[in-house]
Amino acid sequence: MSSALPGGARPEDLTAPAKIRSAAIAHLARDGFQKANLRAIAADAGVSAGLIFHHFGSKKGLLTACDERVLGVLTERARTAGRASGSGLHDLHRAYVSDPEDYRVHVQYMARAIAEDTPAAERFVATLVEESEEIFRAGAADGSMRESSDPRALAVLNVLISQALLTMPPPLARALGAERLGPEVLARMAVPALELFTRGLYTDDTLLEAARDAWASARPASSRKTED
Amino acid sequence: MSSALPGGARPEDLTAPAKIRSAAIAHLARDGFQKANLRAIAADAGVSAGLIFHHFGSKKGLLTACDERVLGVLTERARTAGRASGSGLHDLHRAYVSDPEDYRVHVQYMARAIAEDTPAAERFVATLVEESEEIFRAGAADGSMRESSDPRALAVLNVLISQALLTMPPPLARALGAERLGPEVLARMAVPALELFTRGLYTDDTLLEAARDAWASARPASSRKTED
DNA sequence: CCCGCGGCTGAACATGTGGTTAGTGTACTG
DNA sequence: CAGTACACTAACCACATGTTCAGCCGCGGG
Repeated sequence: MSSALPGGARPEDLTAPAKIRSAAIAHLARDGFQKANLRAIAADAGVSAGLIFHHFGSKKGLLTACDERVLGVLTERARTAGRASGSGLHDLHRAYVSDPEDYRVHVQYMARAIAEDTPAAERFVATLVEESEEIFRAGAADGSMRESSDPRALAVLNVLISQALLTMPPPLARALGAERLGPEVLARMAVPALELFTRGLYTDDTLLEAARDAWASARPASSRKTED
Repeated sequence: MSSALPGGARPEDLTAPAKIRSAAIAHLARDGFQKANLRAIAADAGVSAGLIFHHFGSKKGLLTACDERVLGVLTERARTAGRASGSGLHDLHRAYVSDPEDYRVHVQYMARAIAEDTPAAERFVATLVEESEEIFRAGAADGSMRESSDPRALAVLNVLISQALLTMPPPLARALGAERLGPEVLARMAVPALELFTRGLYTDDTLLEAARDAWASARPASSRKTED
């Protein structure tokens, strides 16, 4: 519940805007922007609904404040413990499993923001894709990863997969016998995911070649650059 | 052209319930269940809002009817042109790119249903996961795919990735220079995806081993505390 | 020609939600 | 101590949306 409390502060110690923002981030992460209910957020924060407007002006204003907050926390976290370990995928997993509730909420929030095309979504994906692409280029350079014909698209794919895994909808989690997504499900899913990422799945190139042909012929002539 | 019209019928020829259902499927695929607006659906179908209740009883009833319809169409389509080609991933891609608008709407609908945990979502994922797992087992048996340590989890991963690709949110599509998801974006994404699926990405096993250890130590019995 | 019946409409109703505002208490300031 | 400023609340409003309902319209049967 308490998201991103600085120091050892408990919710009662925070200022009202901070309490509202924390509660709002939790609600937005769980329900998305449109379904989120301002009165429920206010109740969770222990204040009245009117106070939200007193401090944030509107629901949109609150959303923007939360966007800013989550973006800041996430990029901060990425900067400190960030790219030391290698892949963004693996990174996200480990952080998700090991970190406190906090991180889960923020990642969920980010996924919601991207799914609903929030103003901050652009910056979220820009950061994520940029960082992924950088990692892939570096990995290819130092030999720890295979060269990709389209690092940018690979980066987008990586972000997509990471996000999908971290926000796995309950029906899919139930297909694994769990009630919903949790550390256990994620740990289990990480195995085939990493198997895929280290050994691949197909033993021949036919599908890959088909995809390359499809892309080559589907691509408009204007955007042609150096081919793979 | 429009969604699931039998024969060459145009919308004006359909019965009112069918028109409503078609319009509803389109709206539900685009907006999800909770955001979908009955008056807008009615307007699109060229009828009054009241008629929806006359025929379907409630919004939920309409949802159920749409679920049934989409499930039927999708399984039908899967049965006819289904598993002949190989991978569910590749399959979905090709169908998406080649098929008329129709298919896109139905896939989007399914993704929405799963994301929102609709009653029909269970059956959707059951079908998809079952089919994927079957394909992977068969592929491993005939040597066209590598053996997986957890075919079930791999199947779930495959469904997850396919769904994520087919419902890529606009911000991620924009990271590739496109306005939103379309055949071109999908064709481009298919290349690194298939590269990943045939060659893998990492050149060593360290991350894979780490994931295996994590999973092995994270699954003692059934319900264990999430912290370790 | 009238009757009735079922598809269908349009307006009304109920509820929930974003947004506003008047007023209250409180803490700081002169 | 008086006053002011500000955080805060409760009641209220406007509006969207699911839902209901009384009735209209067109058509087939007496």
